[in-house]
Order: sequence, then structure tokens, then C-alpha cells
Amino acid sequence: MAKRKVGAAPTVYDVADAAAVSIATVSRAVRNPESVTPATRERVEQAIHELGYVPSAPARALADRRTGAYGLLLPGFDDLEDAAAPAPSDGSVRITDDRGNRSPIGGAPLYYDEVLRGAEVEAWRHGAALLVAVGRGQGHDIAGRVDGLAVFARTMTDDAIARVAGRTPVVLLADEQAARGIDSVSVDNARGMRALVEHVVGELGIRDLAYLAGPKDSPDDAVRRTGLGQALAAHKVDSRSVRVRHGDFGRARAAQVAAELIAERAPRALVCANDQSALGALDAIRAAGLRVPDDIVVTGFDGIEAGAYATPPITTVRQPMRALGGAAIRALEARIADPTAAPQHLTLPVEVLLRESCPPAL
Amino acid sequence: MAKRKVGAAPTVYDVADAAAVSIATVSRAVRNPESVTPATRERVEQAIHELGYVPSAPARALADRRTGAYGLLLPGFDDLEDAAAPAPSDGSVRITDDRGNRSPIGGAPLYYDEVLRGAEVEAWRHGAALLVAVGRGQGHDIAGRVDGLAVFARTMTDDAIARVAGRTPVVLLADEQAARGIDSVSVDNARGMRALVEHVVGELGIRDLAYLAGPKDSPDDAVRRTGLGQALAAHKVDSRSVRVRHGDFGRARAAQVAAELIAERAPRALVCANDQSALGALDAIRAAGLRVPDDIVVTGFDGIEAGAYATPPITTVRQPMRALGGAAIRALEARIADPTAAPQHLTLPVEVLLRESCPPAL
DNA sequence: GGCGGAAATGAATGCGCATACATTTGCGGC
DNA sequence: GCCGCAAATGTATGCGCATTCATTTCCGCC
Repeated sequence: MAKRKVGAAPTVYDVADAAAVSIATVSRAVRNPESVTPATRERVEQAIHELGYVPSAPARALADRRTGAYGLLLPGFDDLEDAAAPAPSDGSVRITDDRGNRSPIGGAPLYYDEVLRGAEVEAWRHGAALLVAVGRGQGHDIAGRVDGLAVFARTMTDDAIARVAGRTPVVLLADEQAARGIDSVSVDNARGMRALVEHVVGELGIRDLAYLAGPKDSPDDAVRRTGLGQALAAHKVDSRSVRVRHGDFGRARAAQVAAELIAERAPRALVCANDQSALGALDAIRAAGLRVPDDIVVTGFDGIEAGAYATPPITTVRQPMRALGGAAIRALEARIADPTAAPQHLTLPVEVLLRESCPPAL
Repeated sequence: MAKRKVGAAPTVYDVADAAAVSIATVSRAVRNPESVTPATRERVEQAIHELGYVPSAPARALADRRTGAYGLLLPGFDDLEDAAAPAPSDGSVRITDDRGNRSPIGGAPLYYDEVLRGAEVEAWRHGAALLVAVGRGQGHDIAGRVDGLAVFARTMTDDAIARVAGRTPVVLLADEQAARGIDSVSVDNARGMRALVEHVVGELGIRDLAYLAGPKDSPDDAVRRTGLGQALAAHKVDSRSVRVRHGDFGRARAAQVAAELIAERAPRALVCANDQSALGALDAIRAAGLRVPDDIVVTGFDGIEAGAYATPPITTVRQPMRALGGAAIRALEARIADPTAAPQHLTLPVEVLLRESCPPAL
């Protein structure tokens, strides 16, 4: 038996020695147990167990010419780069007066967790692992580590995407203006907003609307507004009659804007570009002494947790985040299976959740 | 120049050919630019750019004997294995009556996103990547892929942890009863609860308390209850005078339990084992026609988003999830740097967030 | 008992890179 | 212009595994 370096992880050679077979047999026993005699398989498994052998993924990847891992590039939040110092507990507990603070965790919607899980489950089903990185413009750092990369919109420069795509399959996530040549999976935001507004106008018969928008340069907001316009057109509501005010997707600003809107004249329905804005709208409406949905119906968009717990709970459009993650991995696998296929652009349906702020019927 | 297979990703050999140098020089130019003449470096960089070369992580890992990646094993949620079928948009949008539903995303607290980001940032700082997997008991699948593994409590069997730990550094997360021999990073839940209750008893002077607990077999609940007991003892409140009722960490059940408690006799303070329970308590208290905090003060635990948006906002204890993720990676690096050091057990401090449901002062 | 073919196993090679060691180049000093 | 040394570059090897091809073993059958 060759000398085995102690301290180092055991390799196929160690297992082969222990089981008195060749490394080829060890490899086969692991990868394709059927191809080995039950007796030898037994011996090899025994050796593996005793040594605590775990195959080296890098070596396997090198030999296989595939890593068996997919990458997911998440957007970073601006306030997020402060992974604070260790700060072990010295026994004291900080007590903070948090009244008035409404942004428990930086105000960012935390639905990426869902996307991640959808992707992880799908990767796992295919025996692959999932590598996660936060977009920092480049993404070269993980391109060499994976068989495919799922990239959220606006987490990499177009240039960087093009470069990486030249080497590895790439799928764009939640980018409704996806580059032509690259696969994409997105969510049908426009149709979601359209369905929501059609409910307000068509089912509830409300024709006096106002729209609480997001920042003027937000692509997300633009798409949602398109859906709004379509719904209005479908029901012959003059879109010029709908007052539009821009917020910043945040609750506080939304409350201000909504208050101004109401002071001017209260609309029968206030359609908000996202849930945070809708929460702000509720604040303003309550402050104005009006009731939701009796005086004003309010709608949000996104399906954040807090919306369901608001008073009243907010009607919203929920994006299928978990499905988005799963679809991304499937798209990568399809691309790997057929590298020459035409670019695929998959659009997942959203779901309108009617809650008390804008109920099924008045 | 050797023939280069088209379609395959370029390698050091291709770059070497293009730049008319040896692969060793290419490798050096990439890894340690200083060790190469500016002129050659220039040529190599040029070739790299033209070919779109990206180093193969597996090959690098094999040669380096380290993967440059850390693993994070997240708990899976029971309801989570349904990464639904593709279901592309056929143009229709499902409209659901979601009134009465208070569990938008399975009811699970989504703070793992924060842990993930903390870990990712820390890994990135050290030039490493982060591999994410959902615990399925084993975890062998990724042990061979990483230089170290951060494992959430109860995501792997003790047996599996022991095996993996024999091959790769492992750090246990949020496991306050961490196995002696393995590094761990956890959060000081007991002290958080203690500080919170000391505020209620000491600052607010309330001695008539009730505790809305979690499931009887929950380790988290047990730890928090310990903190409760300590606070009571510190202020000489007889712990037998504190009524304890068990819920299931969910809002609906908590509301029932709280209602029973109140019907029996309303306590001056209702301490809840987590935020979801506190939300349920608010429901019950409101239904009973009582006011928070005037008639009953309510406290939660966790710091979920919805707690801050509740009416009134819930006083709670927030866990430093991002710091937890970062600390986990640092612990792995410390372990790698000194494999023989004694096991480290780091405890991070929590923070008490006082909000309207249990304000700084009455 | 020996033969032929299939099944099982072994030996050897390459995956792409880093690096120890060998070789060449460049440069100062005489 | 030549010697000697240091810096720059090249050559060769191994990392751990999968796999091809060669060899051996095992069986059924004559």
C-alpha cells in the first residue's frame, strides 16, 4: 500500500489501496455501481466508509469538463456592504428606540430568498450545486466555476454579460427587455397590472383612478404602467383622466405624495406601483380620515409579507419568485443540451391576490 | 501553434500560443503580474482579452488543493419542495381571493436572505465564492466542493456533520447547544429575551406577565424561555405567577391561545416567543376590545418585517443575521488558518427594538 | 477439460492549471 | 567585449478523477 499522507483528504488512490482494487474500479463503483461485481462494490464501499472518502469535485469537474454547478447572480443592495465587524457578545444587549422606523432591514424586499430556493431545488434535482454571488458589475469571478449563469437584470454590465455569455450559457432574469441573443426568464408584470386594473375598472366599475408611480427612470415602473394603460384602454377610460404622481417606491415618500393627491381631490381608486407605496398610501388615507376600501380602494404590487399584515391587507400582484428561480435553471440546462437552439424568452404568469384593500366586490 | 478546438473554452495553452509565451508565463501573468515583464504582461493580457479567456476554477482548485469556495447549508421549509412546473404565461392571469390568508409565503421567516448576503460579502472579500444548498440531512454532496461548510442547526444529522467535519472545516450556525468539538457561531437569544423582559419588568414596572410560547419541543423556544426566567429572577418575580401557553409559532394559533388567556384574565404584559405569535396576540387583544400598549404591552422576537408594519408596531428582538453570515465565513477561515486551534464558540449580541407595542416608557 | 466470448478489472492518459526546477536573457562592471 | 549574477521565461510534473483501451476472469457449452 502506498504511503498515505495523513491529514490530507483521502483520494481514490487511498480507497483503491484499502479495497485492493484499482482506482478505475473505485471510480466505477462510485459512479456506476452496476458496472461492478457486488463483492467488489461491497469492498469499495466499505473502504470509502472507513476512510470517509468524498470525491473531489474539482478533479471530477476537470475530468468531466463540467463543474456540475450553476451560478446565480443576485442584485446587491446599496446599504448592504457593511457586513459588520465580528462584535462578539460582551453580555450587554443594545436597546434601541425603534418607534417611527419603518425600514427594518434596509427597506429592501427580501424575495430573492425565494428565487434562490427555487433555483437550488431545481439544481439539486439535476444533481448540481448552486453558486451564489452578488452582482458587482463583472461576474468574471464565477464564470469559470459554473456550467451556466443566471443573472438578474441590472446586476452586470451588458458588456460583461456578453463576454461571459461567450464562454458559458447565460440566462437573464426579470429583464423584460432582455437582449435578443440571450435566453431570458421574466415575469409578466405588465399583464399582472393590467389584470389588476381591469378588476378595478371592470369588476368594481371604478373609473376615477390615480396612479402612485415609482421613480421616473424605473424600468419596472414603466412596465407596470404599460399594463395600467392597456387596462384603461380596454375599458375606454381616458388615460389622461388618471392622475399620476411619482414616488420612490418607498413608504414614507408615498405617504407624502398620496396625501397631496388626496388633498387635491380623493380618487376612488389609488393604484400603486409597489406594495411599499401602497403601505404609504394607507397611512395617508387614514390620516385624511378616509376609509379603505369604502372611500378609496388601494392596490399594491409585489406581494411582500408586510402587505398581507397591513390594515387592511393590501390587494397586490405576486410574482412567482420560486418558479422564476426554477425556470432559470431549467433554461440553462436546455441551453446546455442544445447550444444551437434559438434564444428562448420565457414569461411566467403573475397572480393577482385580492385582499381587503381592494376586494373581489364592493 | 497547436490546433485549438473551436467551441471549447480557451485554456492557458490557447493564451500561451496567442501571446507566444509558455503557459507558465500566462499563469504568472494572471496570478502575479509583478513577476512578469510589462511587455509580456501586455501581450498576455491582450491575448486573454481577445480569446475571452477565463481560468478554469476546477483546474485551479486541483492544482492549488483548495477550491476557493465556502458552502452554506440552509434549512429547508417543509412546504418548499414544490418548485412548480414551468407554467409559461398563456396570457391569462390568475386572480385569487386572498382575504383571510395571512401566510403569503408559507409563513416562514425569510431572514436567511440576510445570512446569505452576510456570508457572500465576507467570502467575496477573501476572493472566495459561496455555494448554497438546502439541508437534506446529508450534505455530502457539497462537502467535496468547498474549503469549509457553514451549517445551520438542524439541517444535517449529527452523524453527517461528524463525517463531513472529518474532511472539511465546519461551523455550526445558530446552534446554541453546539457540539463541543465543532466551531459555532450563534446568537445570544437568551440574553436578548432577558434584556427585553428586564425592560418590561424593570423599566416599565410590570410584574403581571404571561408568556406565549412556541411548540413544546422547540429548542429556540427553550432558549428564549431561559432568558425570560433569568429576567424574572433578577427582579424577584415569582416565575410561577407567569402563565405560559404554548402555540406553534404561527399567527393563527397564537391568536386563539392569546384569546383564551385573556378570557381567563388579561395580563399586563404578554411576552411572545416570536413575532408571528405577537401578531396573533395583537389580533386577539384587538378582538377583546383592549388596547396595546395601554391595557396590555406585547413583545415579539425575531425582527420580521411585518412586525414593524403592524398596528401598533411590535417591540421585538432582532437577530444580527447579516453579521451571523459574515462571522460564519470568518470562523471557517480562522479554522483553516489554524486547524489545531481549540474549538471556537462565538456568540453575537442581539438588539432589542422598542416600538409602540411595548414602548421605552409608559 | 478446453474454447470462446462477455463481463470485470487494470493500466495509462488527459482534463487545465500552478509551480519547482532548469534554462535563457539582460545588464552592470571590468 | 566578456564574465557573472539576477531576473525572466520555459519545461516538466502532479493535483484527483473519468475513461479508453488492454488484459484478465468468469461462464456456459461443447
